[in-house]
Amino acid sequence: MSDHTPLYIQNSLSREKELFTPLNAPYVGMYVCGPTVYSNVHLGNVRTFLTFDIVYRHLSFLGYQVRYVRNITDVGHLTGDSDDGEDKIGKKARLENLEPMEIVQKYTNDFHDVMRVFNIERPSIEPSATGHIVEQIEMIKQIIERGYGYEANGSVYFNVRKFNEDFPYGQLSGRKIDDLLNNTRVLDGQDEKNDPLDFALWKKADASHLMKWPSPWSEGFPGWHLECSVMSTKYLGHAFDIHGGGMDLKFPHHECEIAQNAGATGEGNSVGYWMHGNMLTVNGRKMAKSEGNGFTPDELITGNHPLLERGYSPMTVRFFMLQGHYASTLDFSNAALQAAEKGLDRLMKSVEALENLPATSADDNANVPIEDFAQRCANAMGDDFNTPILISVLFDAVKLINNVQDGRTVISQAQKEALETLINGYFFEVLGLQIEGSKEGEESGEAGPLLDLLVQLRSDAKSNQDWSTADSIRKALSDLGVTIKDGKEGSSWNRE
RNA sequence: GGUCCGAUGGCCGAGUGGCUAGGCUCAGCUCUGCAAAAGCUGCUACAGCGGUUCGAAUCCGCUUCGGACCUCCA
Repeated sequence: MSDHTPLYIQNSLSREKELFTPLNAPYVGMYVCGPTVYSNVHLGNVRTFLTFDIVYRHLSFLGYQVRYVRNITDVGHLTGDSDDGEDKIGKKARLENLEPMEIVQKYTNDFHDVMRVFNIERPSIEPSATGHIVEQIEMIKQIIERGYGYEANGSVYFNVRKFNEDFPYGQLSGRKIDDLLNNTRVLDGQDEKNDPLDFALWKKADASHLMKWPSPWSEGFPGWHLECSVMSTKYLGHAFDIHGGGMDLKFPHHECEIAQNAGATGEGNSVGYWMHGNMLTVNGRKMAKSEGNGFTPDELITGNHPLLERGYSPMTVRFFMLQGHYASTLDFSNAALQAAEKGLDRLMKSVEALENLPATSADDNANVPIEDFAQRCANAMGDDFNTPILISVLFDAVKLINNVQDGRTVISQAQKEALETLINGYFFEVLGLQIEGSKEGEESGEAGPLLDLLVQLRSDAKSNQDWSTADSIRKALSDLGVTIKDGKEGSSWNRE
């Protein structure tokens, strides 16, 4: 690849940091479990998709050609804690008096809007469960043929105990089948199953069910875990490089996926690297709808939520999340958001200043360690996508840029260009940060020239040592949200 | 109850055997007409108790506290 710095990834399956070696470089196949589109996504969901956005961006940055598949779950996800629960989409459709596909469309649109606002890249393929009913039925047939599935009253279940005789079940989540048996609650509506550990591949639908399809077993719908097995196989093959998702999907969802894929093909887990993003917490507790501590991105931006002192911009939130490592829990708080906001502001101003940074034509006195910066950035991302370390290096670059701007350090034209390449690469491409707000001295419409005029009048007053006029102009502009800065090269203004 | 994870300075948050993480806050200083911005300096921490080691925030054991999963969840 374009970069020789090795990439290490923490593999959930081995619980170790492993050197990343794709099956078919320069191609990389990555599958990430997407949202169930029955309600608005909240900030915790955003964190997971941001995590894999970084993985996707960095792999692309390294020169890999990534096929990134992220699904939309639009059927099969049941409410409640038993397999008798209602389909989430179907339930919402009933409550809102809409066609199920209207629900799906509505919340898929919302999801896409949110992803755009946070500058999270689109996947290469975004398949939906309902678009792959035929393939899911086929995989169920394969599983039955291999003896790992059985039919009961028109539903089909996966025989976990039988599977465990041939393959290790529970490896990913570190569970033993006996422990699971001892600790599984006895739930209602499981009489069809041979064993409480078994999970549904196909569910027979009752008359009131809105979403159902014909199958060899009954008119019904696929089990939740099946879609990911089917769609990852269809678009990435049986064996592919990276499978990602939130930590809370490890068990049972991903464990079931592994079992289904192995059960259908007779080959064990064939995902190279399992990655799990950690949870966003509020006051130390996982953000979740059921906890009532979740808020939507829209509430976050407007500040219209009891937990929020005020609104925060999407880039502030993105930056805040990237200041923590994806594998650690991250605790949300207003103080932390405000700290991130200020830090990002300083970083952005520096990035903006880079373009017009004065550079010396000769290399004589310039001795800026750009190579060192580049290596430190590469090392940070190569160590399991350590964005906090990367950001700390970027802040060292901020210090350098400020020093050059204030004339304390000189930089050559070549070094400046190297630095610009570096910042463009890591700030914009890898971290996916964007400059927010209007740039210094720029304004749409007539305000810009008028502001320039006021600043000029104030400068004139200053040269006449008319401090009261100068200060009253500065105060008046400040009240309008425009900050004046006096530098060696004259005064400039900046709208907050 | 079972399994697993975590506890870092005023706050957030990296770091896994010796070497300054970083951001924010606070105080002082430089610059400046005054500010702002920027820079410099300071506040220098690893839950507690034992152990291993020349040396531990980092390894091992115990204790306390917190969290996640075990059921839908990013």
